[in-house]
Amino acid sequence: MRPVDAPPIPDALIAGLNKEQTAAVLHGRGPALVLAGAGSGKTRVLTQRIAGLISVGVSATNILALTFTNKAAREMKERVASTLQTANIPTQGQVTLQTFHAFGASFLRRHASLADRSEQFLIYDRDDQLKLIKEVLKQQKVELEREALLDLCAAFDTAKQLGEHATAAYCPPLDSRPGVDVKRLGWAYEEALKRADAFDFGDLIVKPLKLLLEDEALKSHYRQLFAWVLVDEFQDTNKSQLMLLQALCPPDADLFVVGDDDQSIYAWRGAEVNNILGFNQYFPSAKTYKLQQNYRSQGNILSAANGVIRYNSNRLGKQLWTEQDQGQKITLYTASSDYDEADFVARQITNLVASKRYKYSDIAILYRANSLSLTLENTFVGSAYSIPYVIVRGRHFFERAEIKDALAYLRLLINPHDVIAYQRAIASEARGVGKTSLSRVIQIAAELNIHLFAAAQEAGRMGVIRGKAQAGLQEFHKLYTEGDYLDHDRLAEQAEALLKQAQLYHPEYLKDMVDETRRAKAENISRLIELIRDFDDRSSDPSWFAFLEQVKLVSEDEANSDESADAQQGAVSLMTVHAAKGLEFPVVFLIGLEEDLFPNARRGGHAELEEERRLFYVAVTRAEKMLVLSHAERRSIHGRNQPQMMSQFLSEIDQSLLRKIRPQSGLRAWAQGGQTVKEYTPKKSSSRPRTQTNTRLTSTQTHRPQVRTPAAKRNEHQTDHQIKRQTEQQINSAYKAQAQQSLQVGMKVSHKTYGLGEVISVERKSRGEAARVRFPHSDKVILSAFLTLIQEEE
DNA sequence: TTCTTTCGGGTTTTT
DNA sequence: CCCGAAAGAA
Repeated sequence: MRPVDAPPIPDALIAGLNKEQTAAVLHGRGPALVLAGAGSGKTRVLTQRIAGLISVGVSATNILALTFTNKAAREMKERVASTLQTANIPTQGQVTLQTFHAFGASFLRRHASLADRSEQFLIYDRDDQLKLIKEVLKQQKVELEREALLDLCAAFDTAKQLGEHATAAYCPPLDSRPGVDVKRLGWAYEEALKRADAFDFGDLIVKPLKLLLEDEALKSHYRQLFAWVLVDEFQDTNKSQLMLLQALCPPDADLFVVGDDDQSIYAWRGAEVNNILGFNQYFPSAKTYKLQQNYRSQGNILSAANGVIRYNSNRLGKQLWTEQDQGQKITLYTASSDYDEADFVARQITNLVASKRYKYSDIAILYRANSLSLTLENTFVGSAYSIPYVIVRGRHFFERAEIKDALAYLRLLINPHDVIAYQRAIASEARGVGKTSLSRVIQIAAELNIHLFAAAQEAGRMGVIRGKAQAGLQEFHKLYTEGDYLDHDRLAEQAEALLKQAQLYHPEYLKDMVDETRRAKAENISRLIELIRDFDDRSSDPSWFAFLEQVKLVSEDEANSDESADAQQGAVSLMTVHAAKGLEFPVVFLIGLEEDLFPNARRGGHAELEEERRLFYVAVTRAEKMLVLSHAERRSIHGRNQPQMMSQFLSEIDQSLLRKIRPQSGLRAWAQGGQTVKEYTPKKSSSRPRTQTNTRLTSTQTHRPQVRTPAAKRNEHQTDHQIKRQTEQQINSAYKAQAQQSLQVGMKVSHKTYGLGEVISVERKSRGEAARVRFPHSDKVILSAFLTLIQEEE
């Protein structure tokens, strides 16, 4: 990589690297593929490489580094900066270090007019996308049921992942339906996006790709500008991302990609393992480097990982090794139930922390599906333990209804063409504008090719919309044309004024101690305003479109990293295996290792099973010192307690690496009893000598047959329904008989799923009386019959 | 148009 | 078992 007469690379940059890492960092000109196993110092190689390029005189502005997550981009930015500083390397300009999608977005902002959009275009996420497709179908007078709608959306996505527009979408089952023409719908969808001045996620890659391919001058400009391209997590690229790279990089370009075929876990969103497996076909002069020394995990953990991944056939083949000790054996716990599993995990964590060898923040609990966190949470906050934890869950905050509503209002500030936002904002309040009037406005906007506010006015003038609806629309427009927000300069103040005036944000509810949901709503919106304020402070050029782009491309914990860093101090991390990628922890618990759960039941064929196995491999290789695996013999799934089979991955591990544990006999007894599960109370902590008497308000008395004959199984669904109905009737009558006198505000109750809570109000529902109960993490309205009263005696 | 009830499905994973 | 969407009633 050294241009002639370049100064030698400072020793500081390769100090401490092993032979393979050094070779990769010092790679010369031309394409390179670095196969970097888990924990082999992949990020280090990338950062040292970037620093090295700069140290030999490559201008930072000529370097483009692409990652998949914002977390990775941010981390690498920091590490490059500190490396350069420590090694005392002067720099000019900035390395372009972004996610693929962020890169695509900034490319499109720069060339917006070429792509038929304004510079302020919005990004539509999956939700917006689905709504837009629904709108398109309505216009095209095509009726599709929900499933077909999802298929259509998937077809559009797939087309874009393959480097085409939605007009090339392909879905034979839909196409064969009378009146359905997928390609035509794809065309209409593209038109609708254009009219809404928006791009979907796929567009952020495809549109730049198309622009580069169509415009030779543009292409050579970018090829010159980004003469040095680096890609992280290359195994996760999809076809269109590879094509984009090919457009940016001729076959002999200085393209440096790092990845691990064994950690490719995003096939479901179009990631193409073959991109890494066949890298040498796309870039024939590529040199390959393998990093196989692992610095993260102890021997046994690595052996387990190697042992399992060995069963995959479609891989380049690496064998990780370490200089570290074998370490302790891997624990395998066979739990009798999901409750038992959670209790075991909680007990282990308590002991680990009590032993002072580990802090809470050293510990992570990983699972295949988000739903598995629930039992853990209840156990952690339950009476027996008190374990601090954080759930690492990407975009949760932005999925909340009130936040989406608020964002819809904000989107309209810069984009009066945004149909999805327009509909959402109008529907967020009862202003007398219903579906009928809304679709008239949208239709007029499309026909006259004007924006939505103008269309609404036009509708009024034409007399198509009258009365309450017209007044409501006018009121809504006033928010924007003569609203209070106009008095403010800063984004946060604008948002606050607009949302207050729109009746969406009521700061006075922040102190409302009676209505919990109301308060939570106000708190969330106030938090959104804080996020905007932060963005305002931090950004060099704050603008609404930049903020809204960040909302779409950056997940919640990344948006306010300070806060989440604080939160994680002294807390156990709970997350899905996908979310754990790229992270490491001294202690890792991997739970729910059961057939159909992990590997997941949705795996159709062989390829999917291999992906599940890679996912398992990723999970195992997160652990540094200690790995605890568990599976449960019974687990309640969708409210039904089912027997579970042990995951096949567990039997693929060399059994001599495992230390197997089972619950004590007492615990097994209750779990097998089916119905008695509800009676179980975790062992009480000795520090709280409070006596608790659990009195069930009602008893369902219904026992499902323990053994199911094939005939019974055939009718299972019906039977279950009948039983359910019966049970509900019993509950209702039992409730009427006795519940009334026993539920009062302030009482402590417990619920099978949510754990302990306090009654904050009692409400009347058609099915009986319900209580609003405050649980540690949420408020729920629950029928009294499903609550167990806890009487405390001092 | 809107509130209420019923029904169906079950996001594995996310830029 | 819980949630959201769709259909039905005021």
